[in-house]
Amino acid sequence: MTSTSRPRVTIADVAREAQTSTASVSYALNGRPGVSLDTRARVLAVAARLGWSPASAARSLAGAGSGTIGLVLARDPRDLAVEPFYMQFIAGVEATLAPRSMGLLLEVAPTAVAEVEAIRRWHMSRRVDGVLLTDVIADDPRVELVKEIGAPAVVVGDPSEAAGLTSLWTDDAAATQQAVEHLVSLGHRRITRFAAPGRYAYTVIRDAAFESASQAVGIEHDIVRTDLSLDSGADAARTVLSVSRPPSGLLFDNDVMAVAALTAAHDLGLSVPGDVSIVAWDDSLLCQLVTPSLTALGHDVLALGAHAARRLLDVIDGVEPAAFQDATPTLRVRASTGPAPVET
Amino acid sequence: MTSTSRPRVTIADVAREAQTSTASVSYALNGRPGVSLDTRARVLAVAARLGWSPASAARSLAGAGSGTIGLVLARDPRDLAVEPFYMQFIAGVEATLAPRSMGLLLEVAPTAVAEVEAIRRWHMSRRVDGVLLTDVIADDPRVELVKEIGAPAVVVGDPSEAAGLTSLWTDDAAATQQAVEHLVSLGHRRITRFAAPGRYAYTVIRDAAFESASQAVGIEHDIVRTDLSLDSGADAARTVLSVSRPPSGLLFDNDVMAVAALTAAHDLGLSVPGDVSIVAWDDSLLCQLVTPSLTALGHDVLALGAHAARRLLDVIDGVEPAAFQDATPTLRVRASTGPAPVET
DNA sequence: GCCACGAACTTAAGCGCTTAAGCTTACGGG
DNA sequence: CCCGTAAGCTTAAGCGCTTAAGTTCGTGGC
Repeated sequence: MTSTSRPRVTIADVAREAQTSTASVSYALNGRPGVSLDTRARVLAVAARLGWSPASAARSLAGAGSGTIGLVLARDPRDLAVEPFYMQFIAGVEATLAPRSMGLLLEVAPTAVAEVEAIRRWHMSRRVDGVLLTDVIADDPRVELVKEIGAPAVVVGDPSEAAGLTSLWTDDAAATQQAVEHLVSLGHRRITRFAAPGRYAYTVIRDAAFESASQAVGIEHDIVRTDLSLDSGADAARTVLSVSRPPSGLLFDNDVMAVAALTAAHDLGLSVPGDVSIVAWDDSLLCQLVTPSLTALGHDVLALGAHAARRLLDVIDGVEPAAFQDATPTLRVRASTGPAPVET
Repeated sequence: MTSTSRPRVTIADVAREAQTSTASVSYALNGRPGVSLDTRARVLAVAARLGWSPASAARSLAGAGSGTIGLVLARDPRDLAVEPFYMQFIAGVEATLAPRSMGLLLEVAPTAVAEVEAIRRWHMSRRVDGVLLTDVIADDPRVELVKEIGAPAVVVGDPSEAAGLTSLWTDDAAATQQAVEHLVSLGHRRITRFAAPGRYAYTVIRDAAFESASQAVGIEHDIVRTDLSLDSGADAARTVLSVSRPPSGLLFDNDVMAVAALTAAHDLGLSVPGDVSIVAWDDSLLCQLVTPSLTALGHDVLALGAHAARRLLDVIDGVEPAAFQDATPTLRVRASTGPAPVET
């Protein structure tokens, strides 16, 4: 007994029931002037009674926006499960969107080409009013695309990569400095940074901040390149810790590698933080649950997402592009960092 | 020098350039008969050259679907970061959708009411062609809504809660039995299950399977109710392990609680798996990274999402409702389970 | 050589909104 | 008492597609 498709209720139905024209219904619903209080109330009551929502297709065809913003996740699907970042970010974006009855259109694009295509298609077919760009790389093709086609966009990343688009950045340099100073204050004189691939804008920024913070206090420092994966972190940590005079402070560009290093240190018979101290970027539940718990640089990703969405809505409304700064990540000190071992 | 909004290219532009009518362009684009090979090729070439994508609003107004399916995540935003499930599931859904150029509309609804409203609004305004329902509970209001308004939907959960809608289920009973048998084969004779709230359909199913599997082999067994949170798991584990003759096998309904139990056991001076063996549901990176790594019941969530989306597209295409079974979770044995301690 | 037929193509009628423009009506100032 | 004005409301013209219905034309059967 499938309930056969009930008749669609349209603006005309509401107009008829409320004894007025469709134009008045439209004006009333959108809170525009030109309708008496009486009529407005009557329209809203009828609309509620009939459970009418304007067909978004008709609305956007007629000139209103689509009421949707787009987000493309350019990561391998398998990696997404590992990264709590996106889910948090999405939740934040939604927190801004939901009260305005706007929607979030998602696409998981396996390749950069697919990602650019998705954005182009979305914009050309007017499915979205604007897009959010994360994980921006140097000379990002997406940035060029949105500039070319004139799609409203917000770059979540450093302004240097945003090519004049509105951007939202966090001060990774300051955060990096914090982490270095934390280790130095514990007496560490030899530290190594395990960095993300150089194509990410933030890598370059963190690298530079790491260099200058280390030089400022005159300690030995080194940077090892990784690909952020578990294995890459474990391998790099093992290599670095196996030399004759290994560093006593390790700084990782994400949480997964830091956890891998924990295991690597354990396997090499080194104690954390007795022999080696470990700091992670991207604080997460993982950092809290491992033993010892990890000292980490973290920030409120939920707030970041909400902030990014707000800026995008501004851009859609025609606000001029600008660079905005979000809160600086803070160091959450836990059990994985401690006084440097005494030099033998 | 903002490039002023370039002229929108429409089907009429393509028709003019290709020296044909808009109808032919439409037929050509949608691969319908009634167009010669020659014309079809010409149209597609022009469309490509002009970079034209049909306006989705116009298309869906004219009767085609919206080319979008909806997914509402009914969890507290803070919890979402903890649950790798959703991100994986979404990635799987996308794997099905992307090749068909379909979109995924997301909403994070903090409350059940907001969730039902979101679905109703989506369907009424025809923003989505169908919806995916996860985390289904007994007498779920969403299931009732979807039946009432006749929205195409797929329930990811047990058919018993799907009220005749198409559903996609995994055999949690068989998986539970596997876990119990694994512990029994290691000599455990007293096991406790730390269960999710009873409102979830799967809880009831797992409870029953746990009971019958335990009774079948005649071992002592007990079920403790939790709320799946870290704290709730830690508290429950502490309580259960503090009695005079504690169970030697613990089975948790998610990974987070199992990790919490690891810490609780450690704090009580119990070794894992020497004194107590631990098994988790929801295998994740977390299970692999903690020490000792956790034996867990896991399944391919990416595949589940892809499967669910496929079924939903079928339902949208008018295929009759049915219950489909996805792969049964498998037990991934790691370091947290071992031979039962010798009874003193 | 004529006609019926089907393939290829075009015309035009919506789909359900928004909004500019036109129309009423009531009202107050000159 | 007349008219300009403005508030309230309606009419109707799109927005860019899809598709039923109509038109044209080449082809083959008789």
